[in-house]
Amino acid sequence: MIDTKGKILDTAERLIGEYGYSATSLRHIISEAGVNLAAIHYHFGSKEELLDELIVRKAGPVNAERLARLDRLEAGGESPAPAVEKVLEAFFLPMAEAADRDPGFVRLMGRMLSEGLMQGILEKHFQTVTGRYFRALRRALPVLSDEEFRWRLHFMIGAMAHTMCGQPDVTGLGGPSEGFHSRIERLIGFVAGGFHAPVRVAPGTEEK
Amino acid sequence: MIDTKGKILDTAERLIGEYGYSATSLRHIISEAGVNLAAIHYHFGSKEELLDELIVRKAGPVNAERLARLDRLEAGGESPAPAVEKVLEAFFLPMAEAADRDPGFVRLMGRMLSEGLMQGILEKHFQTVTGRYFRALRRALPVLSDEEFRWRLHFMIGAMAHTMCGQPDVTGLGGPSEGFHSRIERLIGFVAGGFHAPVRVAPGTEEK
DNA sequence: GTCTATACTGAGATAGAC
DNA sequence: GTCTATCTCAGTATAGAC
Repeated sequence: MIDTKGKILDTAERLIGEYGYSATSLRHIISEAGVNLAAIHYHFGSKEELLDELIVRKAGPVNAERLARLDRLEAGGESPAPAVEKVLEAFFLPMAEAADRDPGFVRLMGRMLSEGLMQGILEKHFQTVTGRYFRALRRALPVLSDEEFRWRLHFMIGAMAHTMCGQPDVTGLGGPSEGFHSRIERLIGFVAGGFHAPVRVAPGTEEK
Repeated sequence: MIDTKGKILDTAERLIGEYGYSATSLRHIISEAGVNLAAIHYHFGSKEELLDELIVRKAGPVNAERLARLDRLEAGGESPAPAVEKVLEAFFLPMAEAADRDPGFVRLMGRMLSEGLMQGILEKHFQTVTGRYFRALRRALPVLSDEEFRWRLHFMIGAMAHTMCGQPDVTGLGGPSEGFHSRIERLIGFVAGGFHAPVRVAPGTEEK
């Protein structure tokens, strides 16, 4: 057909978003897309590289928007540094907006994160963004030690990843699911509170 | 040999802790344990049920300690309710203590969480513990709406899962890894700050 | 350059002999 | 309880048709 590569990408995006990466076999993708098995390896090289292209396609615009917002924030030239909340908004809101435009976005990214398949891909495509935001947040929180700050960033990423993965069904209460946007607003509030929390571990008490 | 089942469990625990669940094949386990492939299916039924038994063996004592601590906390009969920080300590510290006693604990549980394989197992074996802690935290935070509270619990679980998975290497700075105990102390502080944070979303503004 | 047909290796699972 | 043989399905590699 005309665009084999495009059909593979679209079908893979839909199926992986629905069933997850591991549960979606290449043979399932090709049968729905109406292409040959080897075409995947011709165009992408491997299943993992196909995933990589999907992620880039989805996350690329979001990361661009994140950098643009941080540019504007830092161009303000505020004397101390942009406040934690402002930096968090610039980081998280582009994700929420992408989710509003494209309902498949959260499904796919959440699947990836929940299956723990993004370690390598994250480092490859997100390090520019995370590096700049890391430094911006660091400047907003000069009182924290390096070690404490790094861990709080780690906690934030964990909360974010889990939030993209699914509903909070731990309790079995269920309830109606709300929009992704307000979910992100809640996350920003929670994370900001975490960053501003008093430190429990005295600098000298650290082990190792 | 004498205890085929035990040898399978020990070997699987070691290999999965080292390489992860997906990357550890049953054939790898049997070759190291010196047993037959079919023995795994005879004793456990499937690879997933083998994992289930490993989790129970590791997490069972931790969950028992969690319930005991919550009992003591609630037996205090404090008029309002145990403070958020106290409840969080009762929940998280048994995990830290288990990690100190058994270095393999965090490795295995972290692997499980990072590979997203614990959804079903979590619900099966953790729901008693999480249910009771859910209610204890809810009593300590009466000002939050149901929806807001549920999401903050969700964020906490995400931060916890990510914390057990590994080091905060997002920044590429590395640095010496510290003990698990102080890592948990940092997590408690962060999460407590998150729970106490002011709510960003006005109750009427929620979507859907 | 693109795509098809087919074969290879390794995974988890299972039936049946001992 | 244990072991052999075998099944199905996965991702991958390659030879060759257009």
